[in-house]
Amino acid sequence: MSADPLTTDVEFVSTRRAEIVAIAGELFATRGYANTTVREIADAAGILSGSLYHHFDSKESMIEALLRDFLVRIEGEYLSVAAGSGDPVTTLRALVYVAFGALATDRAAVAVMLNEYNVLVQYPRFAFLRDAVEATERLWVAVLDAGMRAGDLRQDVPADAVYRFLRDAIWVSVRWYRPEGPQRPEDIADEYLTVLLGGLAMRRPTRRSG
Amino acid sequence: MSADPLTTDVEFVSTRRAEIVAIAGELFATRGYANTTVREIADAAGILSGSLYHHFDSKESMIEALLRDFLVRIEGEYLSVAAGSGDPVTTLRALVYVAFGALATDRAAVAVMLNEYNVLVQYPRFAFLRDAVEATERLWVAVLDAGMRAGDLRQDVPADAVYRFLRDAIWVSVRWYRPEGPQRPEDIADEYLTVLLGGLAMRRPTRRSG
DNA sequence: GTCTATATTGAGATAGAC
DNA sequence: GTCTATCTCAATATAGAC
Repeated sequence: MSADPLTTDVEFVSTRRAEIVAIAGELFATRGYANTTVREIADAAGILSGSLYHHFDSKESMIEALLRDFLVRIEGEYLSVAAGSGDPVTTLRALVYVAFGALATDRAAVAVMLNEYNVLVQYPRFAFLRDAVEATERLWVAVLDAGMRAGDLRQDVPADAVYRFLRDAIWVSVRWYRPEGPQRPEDIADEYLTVLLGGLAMRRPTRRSG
Repeated sequence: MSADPLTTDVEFVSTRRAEIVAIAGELFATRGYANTTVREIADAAGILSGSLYHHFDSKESMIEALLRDFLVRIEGEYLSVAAGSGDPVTTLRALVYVAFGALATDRAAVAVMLNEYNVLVQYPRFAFLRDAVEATERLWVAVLDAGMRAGDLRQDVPADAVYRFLRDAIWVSVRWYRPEGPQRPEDIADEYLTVLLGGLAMRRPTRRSG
């Protein structure tokens, strides 16, 4: 209520909101969005269900806040990596690190994105999900294309096909990744990059009938 | 009701049931299980919602039938491939073909398995899902292990880590695979095997700080 | 910012006629 | 095997007091 902009409590207000988003996100991630009730969210937050509507006008607004915030942040990370001056393979490695890193920092949002994307994107309200996914795809595919043109990456599989395979393998790992486990996200990224870049075969794979 | 086993109409009875399972499966795959109402299923089947309960005692029974049937069939395919006498790499290639082949023959079941597994497996009724997933993992990992011991596959990444990466990349492709598109499942399998076995890099990947 | 109390809707499921 | 009719419950959301 102060007229002094330096003392506005916008951040403080949004803290409680952010807490609730995080709590709801955990529930959405484990039980699924449709199976999570606003009462469960309120219970987990230590308040009653009606009180949630002081912070959000609907359950949809909670998942929207969760995903918008996550997508803005990871898009920023991708952009800053892509703006770096490394060669394409170095940039690709850095992108993979960022993606696996999100497993630790944004586990719930990644899981929700993975599990609910296909359903949510059918509604106009969540069209921003498709925009974010397509922008990210363009960025990664450009890096893969650059690597192919430079002769660093194989050219006999289309860049967008490669991208889909690696994107899927990375994001779905949120299903089995355990933050308390022995492997850090970087360890998983290293294992994945080893297989992705070096290939699984020790010799050129045998093609059928010459 | 005939006493003659040759004239039992078990198959005929189950035809209508199987039709409804397929219809429900399509809806579960596109809208999500929790978001699909029994009224929508009945509409799509051309009957009223109450009539569904002549065939199933609950909505859960429908998704259970869908997944049990699918898992039994694909497990059978995996087993017959693994029982073959090929070398490990040939067997691995065949397994990948079977998995991608399910995209065409069992698209809905694959999508439902992918989207609902984590939630369903939390209920005792759906413990069979975990059993099936674990049995499949053992089978694939055994093939990968055999390939590593034979010196055909790289040994510096654990077989179970490799398995998770490739399983995820294969199944999640159900999200973007379009049966009416130009690519057959075998084409996608070939692209994936090329990258998986041969690797994306044209030279040995540079390790940081030599 | 939270609570009490409740409106309202839509879901899964049932019983019995045809 | 399907329809008519309806039960029952749980879910999202609201209104106003504190």
